[in-house]
Amino acid sequence: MVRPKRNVQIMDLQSAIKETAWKQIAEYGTSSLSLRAIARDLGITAPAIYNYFPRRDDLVTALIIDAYTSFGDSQIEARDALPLEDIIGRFIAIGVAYRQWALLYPQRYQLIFGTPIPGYQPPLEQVYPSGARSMSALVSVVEALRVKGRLKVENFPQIKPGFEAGIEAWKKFGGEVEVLSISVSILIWSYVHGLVSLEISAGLQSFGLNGDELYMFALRQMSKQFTTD
Amino acid sequence: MVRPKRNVQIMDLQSAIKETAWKQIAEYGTSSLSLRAIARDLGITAPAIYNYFPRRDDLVTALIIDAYTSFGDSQIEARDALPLEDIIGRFIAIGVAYRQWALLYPQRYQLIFGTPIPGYQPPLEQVYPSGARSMSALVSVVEALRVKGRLKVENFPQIKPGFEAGIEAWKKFGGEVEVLSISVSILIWSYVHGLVSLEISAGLQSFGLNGDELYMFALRQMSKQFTTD
DNA sequence: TGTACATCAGTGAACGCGCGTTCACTGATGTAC
DNA sequence: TGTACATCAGTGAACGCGCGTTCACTGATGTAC
Repeated sequence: MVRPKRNVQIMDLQSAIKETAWKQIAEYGTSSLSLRAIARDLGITAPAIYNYFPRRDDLVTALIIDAYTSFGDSQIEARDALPLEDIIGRFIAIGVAYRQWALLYPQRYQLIFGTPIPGYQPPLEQVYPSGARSMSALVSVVEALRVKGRLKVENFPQIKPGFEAGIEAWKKFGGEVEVLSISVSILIWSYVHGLVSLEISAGLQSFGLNGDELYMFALRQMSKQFTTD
Repeated sequence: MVRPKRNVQIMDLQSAIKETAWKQIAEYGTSSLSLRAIARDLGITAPAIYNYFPRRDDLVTALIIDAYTSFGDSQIEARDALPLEDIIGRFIAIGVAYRQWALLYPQRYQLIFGTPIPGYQPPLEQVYPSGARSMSALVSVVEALRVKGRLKVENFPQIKPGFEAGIEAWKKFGGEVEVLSISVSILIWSYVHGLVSLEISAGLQSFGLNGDELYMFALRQMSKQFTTD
């Protein structure tokens, strides 16, 4: 029951380590994350890191949770900037925020939605809450459409039975929702993810495509496609 | 002017190396590709590989080109299995073949469309032809729609001028085409890529979604969305 | 206020590992005469 | 047919490198009396 000053210092180096990790990920990519390189950059020795992250994977997990939290914050903020009734506006705002965050932090985006780090298995029970929360903004908007009867889903594939447990786990972190809204959200998410991930790993520009406009076109197309009224 | 038997042996070990590389990529993922591990698996010593691939990157390049070629073959085959006039049928067939190939060879898919291998820069002049060819099936179908006046692209974002060189390069390997068809193809491709890459790196099943049905729903949705008649 | 003691963040050396690449070599294969 | 020679795919040892992780330690900080 001692450490009043110590705690401060712990926080400092702990976040300094994560900051440096992000810097290196931004520079060299997700898969060359190295404790020794981080220590070198911070001017400390590698074993010092073990006081804060007992294993390399613990650092990676912390980074992933931070990324999900930052991403989720921006999603929820974008949604809540518009009134509850403006569902389409909220949908577009979320979509725009999604791409903006991804372009701002392409390496964080890769870390959470791209190819996983080789040899790293995320501890789901730790990561799931922040991951689910980050998707809850979109899901809540789709659910709002459904509640109002404005979700256009003729012929949408039937959900297979037997996944009630997964849905319940979702609700715990993502809010009350019908399973259909989750499914539609996943489809929309995959469209968005495709556009954004291709834009990040280059390709669009080389044919004179304007990322902003193409993305807005796609968002509007989706909002028309999945809604009635 | 000697080696009649030698050539055969060269072919054998060369393709044996690539085969083993694929096996290891399938098992441990794209980024843990190692010459030494390949040699170990083949029962030869690591330097022997240098007779066939002067540097590690040359092997990676060869793998990428092989993957594009295999993928492109399946795309073109799918398209050509239906008559020229059945444009929508061809579109759906290409889409189905895209996902089938990706699910059959998820690691090859990751290698060409996913996160690149860290530290590896593909030599574009070598890779571009097979890459462009692999996309030419989709582009040719979209172009066929455009020629018939059946491409629905109201408000489709204007292509920025100054990219004629890129388009010309494309035409060399992908066939004669209007730039608009390329742009629309890229948008469609990104939707498909999002769905397929999310399905590969898991996620869909955990909410009871049936990959087959969701994908067919998406393909049909797209074909309606981008065509008139 | 002063001293003996406990804490514990960070150090420095060392471990065992796998990697890509180089180098001089060997020994089977095939050629020339 | 027999011998001397050239070729060259594959070997084995070695290089320098960076990695994650362990371990006994040190020395500043703060506590107890």
